[in-house]
Amino acid sequence: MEGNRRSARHSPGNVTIQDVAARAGVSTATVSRTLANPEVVSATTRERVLRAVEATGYTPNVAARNLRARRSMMILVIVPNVASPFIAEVLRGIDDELVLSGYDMIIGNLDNLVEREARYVKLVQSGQVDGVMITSGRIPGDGDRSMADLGVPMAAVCAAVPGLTAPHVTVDDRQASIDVATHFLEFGHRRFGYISGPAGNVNEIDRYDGFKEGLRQGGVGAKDLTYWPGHFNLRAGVDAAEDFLTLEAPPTAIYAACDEAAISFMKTVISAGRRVPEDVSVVGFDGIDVARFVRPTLTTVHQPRYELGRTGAQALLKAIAGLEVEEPVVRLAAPLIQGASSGPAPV
Amino acid sequence: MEGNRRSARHSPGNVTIQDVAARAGVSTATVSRTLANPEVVSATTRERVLRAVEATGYTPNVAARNLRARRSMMILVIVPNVASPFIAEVLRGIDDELVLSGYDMIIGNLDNLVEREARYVKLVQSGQVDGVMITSGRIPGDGDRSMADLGVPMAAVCAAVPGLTAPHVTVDDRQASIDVATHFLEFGHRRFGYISGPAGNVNEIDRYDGFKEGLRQGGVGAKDLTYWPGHFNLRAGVDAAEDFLTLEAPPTAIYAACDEAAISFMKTVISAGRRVPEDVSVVGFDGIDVARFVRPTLTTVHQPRYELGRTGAQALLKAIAGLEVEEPVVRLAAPLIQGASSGPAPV
DNA sequence: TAACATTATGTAATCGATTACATTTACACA
DNA sequence: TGTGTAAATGTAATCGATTACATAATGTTA
Repeated sequence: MEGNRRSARHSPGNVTIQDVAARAGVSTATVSRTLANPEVVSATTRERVLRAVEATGYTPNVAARNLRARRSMMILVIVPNVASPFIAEVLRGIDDELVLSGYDMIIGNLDNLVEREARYVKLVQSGQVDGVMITSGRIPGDGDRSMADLGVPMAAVCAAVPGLTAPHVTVDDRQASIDVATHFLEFGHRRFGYISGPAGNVNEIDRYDGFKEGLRQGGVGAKDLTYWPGHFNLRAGVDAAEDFLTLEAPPTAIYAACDEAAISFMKTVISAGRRVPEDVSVVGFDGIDVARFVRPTLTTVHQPRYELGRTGAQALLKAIAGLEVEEPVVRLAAPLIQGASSGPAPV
Repeated sequence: MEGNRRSARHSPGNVTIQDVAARAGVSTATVSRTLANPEVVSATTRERVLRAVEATGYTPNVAARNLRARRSMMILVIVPNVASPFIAEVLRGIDDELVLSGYDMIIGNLDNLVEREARYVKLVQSGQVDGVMITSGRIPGDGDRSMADLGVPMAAVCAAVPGLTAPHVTVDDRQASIDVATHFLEFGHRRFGYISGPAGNVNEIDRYDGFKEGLRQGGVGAKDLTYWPGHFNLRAGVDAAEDFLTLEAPPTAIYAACDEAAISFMKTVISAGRRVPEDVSVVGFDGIDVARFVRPTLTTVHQPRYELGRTGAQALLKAIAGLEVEEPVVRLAAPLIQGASSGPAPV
């Protein structure tokens, strides 16, 4: 004997299919069938079983069902940082899609720390999730194993993950960044600054490359581009601004790899007496909501965040269902939204 | 026969404790013991089992373990809206605490829709989570059942949930709002505006009540307080501002129930030619990161968001462990952070 | 009405790990 | 060498739902 079943645990565990079967005077198989395939049981039995279900308040135990069915109805969503306003809206899109198919979402928050990946590799390996959604731009791993080797269905959003042969839904960071460069060049700018995202991040690489490429097409070389290292956060803009303010002949056009950095850059240089966009133009990336409510309104590359999440989740669900994903790589449009933070170069 | 075990599913499910036992030439019980209580098996056997585990790459199936143990090591976190910058930081705190005890987090996103609660009542009832963290200010229910009747351990953060007898970790919204009123009164303001959160929300109620109370203490009555309905979002500030701009003798001090509304209010009235704080003072609530980077810097009630999450998670873990929670209600300090958006009343 | 096809239900194996209890083995001491 | 105790391992029940297969009940047709 291992202790009384009706003790300890909270109510959900209390009423089992056995209880319902006993009460209805049928076998557990019949109860199960009544709930899963009502049409195969006779009307009278069905009636009786449903009444017993009602009376007992029975809800199937999901651990048992999942053990049998070898699935969990859970999706692991790997995010670089839950606290980022960019990712939050992506999560909404993912969740809205998953709920339609009855899946729930486990958040794997890396907090920008690679060593946190190991925890989620283990989670996947122990069979706790049916699929993995990657928003972090890299395949999680733990020293030896990579999550890709575990054979679990995956999909990536927001960033093209190197080496991952799974559906991708992203924007074209590179092309969008070329557009930013063009935007600046059309306004006559000749000296540029770039506030970087985290080193090695695929989005960062594409954005920086694209920006350099766009400038190069306009005849601008490396010596007219100041690079400030940073991360996808507010701090990056402050750091860059502090350096910017010390320069003799500062850039007149600044491209930040994320809106937060652009916003904090603007704030810092304006507080120091510079004018945006008269003295310096600023463009961000992401199109977070608040970008429309800073002064001046931020010019930014608008990512369709909700759609990215939603479309990515659709792809993942297809992969889980074993369907061929007809479009393994989807690139959504990321238009440059003109705000008031960018304009003609000072004369 | 139900089909070959080695087929279909992805690798995690493939290698079971049986395989390890067979390879090591012992029983499954011994394998299990080696992993759970290494000291009870002999050194030689332990060695042999561990080698077999290594060779096969065995990871225990969590569904099976949970079924047996009657637990899931999952916590459901109910959030009103994943995309809110306020909640994101709370989630970080919760997650950081949970990870220490080996729990993972399922996000129950309500998207501010009451009807979405039913889904999570079901999730809890089916025994899929060991505890519930509520950040939405109300006990989720679905018509007849309330989640509180399910007997699952719960805790609430960010908002005191009416009718919930479970640990709470919040700030004192009411007192903080009295402080805001006092702040305005000391600056000589006599006409006030309040941008509301969602009707019925407990935080909203406390904030509005506190503000009115603070004003009353300063001899200000209802006729000098303009109320604008809204939600915890950017839209609310725009709507309020549009009405504000039509007023003959507009308030000179505006209190917004959330930072987003405060920020968008400022932006809108400044764009219309008003000056902040010379013409109108603005104070927000929450202390989201970006509040320090708008112009003027926002004066706001700073909630210790990360700490709220972290402390709340601690309380929940204690409740799950069956420990008495010595402090069922914890109120963290929420200081008013003076920014540049509030100042003396215009003369 | 006998023979057979349908339909409805029950029995028991199964998913994979854990653990109470039973059994075996090793070792100490008389 | 026999007995008793401790240590190590094995056997099988258990968690709760699902489902292949077996069996029983009902209906149909010649």
